[in-house]
Amino acid sequence: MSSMTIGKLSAATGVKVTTIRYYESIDLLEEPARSASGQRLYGDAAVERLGFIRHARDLGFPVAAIRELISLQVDPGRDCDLVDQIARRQLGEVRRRLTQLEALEAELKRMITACEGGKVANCSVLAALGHHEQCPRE
Amino acid sequence: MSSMTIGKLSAATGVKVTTIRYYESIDLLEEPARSASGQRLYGDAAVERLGFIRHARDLGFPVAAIRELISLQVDPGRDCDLVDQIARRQLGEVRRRLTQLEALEAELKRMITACEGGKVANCSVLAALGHHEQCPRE
DNA sequence: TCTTGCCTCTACAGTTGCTGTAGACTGTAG
DNA sequence: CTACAGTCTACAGCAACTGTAGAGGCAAGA
Repeated sequence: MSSMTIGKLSAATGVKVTTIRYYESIDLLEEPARSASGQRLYGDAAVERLGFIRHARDLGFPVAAIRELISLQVDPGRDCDLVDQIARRQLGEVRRRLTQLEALEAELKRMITACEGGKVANCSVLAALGHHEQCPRE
Repeated sequence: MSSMTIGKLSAATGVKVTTIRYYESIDLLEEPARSASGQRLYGDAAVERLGFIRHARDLGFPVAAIRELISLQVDPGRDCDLVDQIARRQLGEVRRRLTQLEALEAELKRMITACEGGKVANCSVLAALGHHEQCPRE
């Protein structure tokens, strides 16, 4: 199967058809060959490339970073310091978001356990949202 | 003190001027009074309301949920089951993102420790991104 | 062969939650 | 009086897609 339509590529990689065309439009994927009737035809290299992109996106790398990584891949003689840097930057970003989310989880949990039914008038969730400076435990 | 311009409100709540106007445009904030020359004038209630919105946004509540919460606040006689529901939904969402991020952190860490300098040609980060099927993920 | 029904094409609008810009007016301190 | 910061409206742009319309393509069944 050295040549497949966009639908097959989509099935092979788990990336939606529209998203594949979008990636092409932002030059993340290069323009594929076309059939006589104008349909896109992809080879195995496209599966590789798109799988790479998808994995990186799943890891939260922004498209700009992926573009950088691809350009590094194209030139394999260079040191991989830059690759390392990009990955570390991404790890930092992930950790930052983790810390933030953990705080949110704690506060939401506290808010919910404090809300034991009753009327909106004295709902602790709304109270907590209103008064950020303290935690109204009452 | 009971009347302030948009800049003061911004300073008082930490929400940017443009964002305040945006909230007004999507009917999250009601239209304020205006001075003779057309400048927005806010009272203390606006500080409260905007503080509430800001805190909820910080907690990751989508605007739609905040709109719901506000409409509940306006009608304090109702049961707070719905408030509770919204908060629980949000907690679920936060936990889902937490789990995902933890997996990402683990994989990035693994990728980075495996990368010990050298050339791009054998960089383990790029390899890890390329060979997605071998990555213990999700 | 015709028809059915999914696949693909292009082009463009919509999504979420803002941010930035242009060009004009207003309010205030020195 | 003159700077200069603040405010006004209206619209464009950002990320990273998703969805839509309307047209044409392709393989299999009746």
